[in-house]
Amino acid sequence: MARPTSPLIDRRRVIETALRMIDRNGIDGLSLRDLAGELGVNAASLYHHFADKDEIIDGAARLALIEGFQTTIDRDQPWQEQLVQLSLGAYEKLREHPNLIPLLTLRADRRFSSHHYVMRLLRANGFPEELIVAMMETTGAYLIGMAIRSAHEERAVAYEDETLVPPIEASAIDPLEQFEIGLRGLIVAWEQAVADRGVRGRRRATRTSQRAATA
Amino acid sequence: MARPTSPLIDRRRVIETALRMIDRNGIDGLSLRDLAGELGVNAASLYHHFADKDEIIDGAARLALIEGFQTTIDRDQPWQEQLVQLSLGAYEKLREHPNLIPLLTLRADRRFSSHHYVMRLLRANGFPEELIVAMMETTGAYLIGMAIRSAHEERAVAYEDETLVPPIEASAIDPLEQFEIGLRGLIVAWEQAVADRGVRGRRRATRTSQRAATA
DNA sequence: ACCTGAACACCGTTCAAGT
DNA sequence: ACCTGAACACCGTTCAAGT
Repeated sequence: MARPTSPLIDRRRVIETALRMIDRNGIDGLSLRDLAGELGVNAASLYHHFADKDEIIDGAARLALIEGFQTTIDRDQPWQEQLVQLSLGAYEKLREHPNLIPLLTLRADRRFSSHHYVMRLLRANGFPEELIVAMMETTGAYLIGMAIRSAHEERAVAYEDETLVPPIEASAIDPLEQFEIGLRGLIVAWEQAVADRGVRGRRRATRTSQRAATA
Repeated sequence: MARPTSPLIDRRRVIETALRMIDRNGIDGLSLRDLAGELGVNAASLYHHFADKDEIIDGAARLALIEGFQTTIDRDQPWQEQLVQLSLGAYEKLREHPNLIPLLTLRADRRFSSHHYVMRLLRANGFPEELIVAMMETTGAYLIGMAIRSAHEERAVAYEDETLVPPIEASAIDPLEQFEIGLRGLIVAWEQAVADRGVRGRRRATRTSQRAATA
């Protein structure tokens, strides 16, 4: 067989299949020969549609985390509540695709489409420009860290760790509630930092007076 | 050449070399043939000292994150300060070995030797047993998430992301200060949660009264 | 233009053979 | 017991050859 009248390979179908296989076997478990096999096609053929394996994996991540991310938020709510809502949505989405998580540690993230919305939101609410990035970094880091943690728990049975580490006790607290408690703590901390900065800004004369102001 | 009078391969030296190579080229960049080459030995020989590649990588991670983790803490300080101090130390250690970070997302963590100390610390300070795990999960997740984020920044130049993502603005805030602000927010949040739980415990009669109590 | 089979240069790992 | 070279079963990727 050679060139058919209509292409055998559809980018979209490749990516969807790849995502399904990654969800099942993890990223390291995905081989292009397997993927091609599932599609009834030769592995080499994939290179006519994608530059390399990374582009396929990247497509799968986008499909899951961007296209697949729909959270209706109430824009009349205060920004803190909107941020909580968006983060909870993202957290749950990541929990659906735990095998994608290692990607977030390798490539640049800010994958969630809500990233820019949150930036505008903070800006509109008088959050000082210089702290917006710093704050979003911490909430984003918390999100990813918690997603990683959550993925571990679900696989804890498989790993059979050293005896040093006791089996994870049932946390006695709902995972989403746990997530939210910490997240709100972060938000409050940055609101406080903004307030402190305001005070400090007016007294930036000496280093000693700064310390006094924040104490 | 065959069996020498004294072994050619020393576990410790293998692990140290592996760590150095991982720090330089990342985990995926480490091949057993390269490692063996650096040690002046055949790759197959490594299998007389390690079960597989994972055991070597694991050893490197332990060497860096456990043996290499020394933070002097003041045990007279309140537990919150001790936790901040330990976390800052761990955060800096992870920043020294950014290439080890992907490991934390794959294997069980709690690698830092301070883990058990913190548990005892919280317990000794009357932190309710059921919330200790939940709290430490969030601070640990925050630590790892922030370490990942920090590793990204150092490599941001190399990646050359899509134009959508603007170059990371100079954060205008010291990374360690940023880390600490968020961490303290998490701690405060859990202290608050403990307090709330106390109230709720005494009024667990109806769901509606619970909502009222926490509001 | 699109797909194929074969090949290339790598892996981690195994194993019979050497001393 | 410890080390070796060769081999095995995999990779991702390239490429001439087919239509």
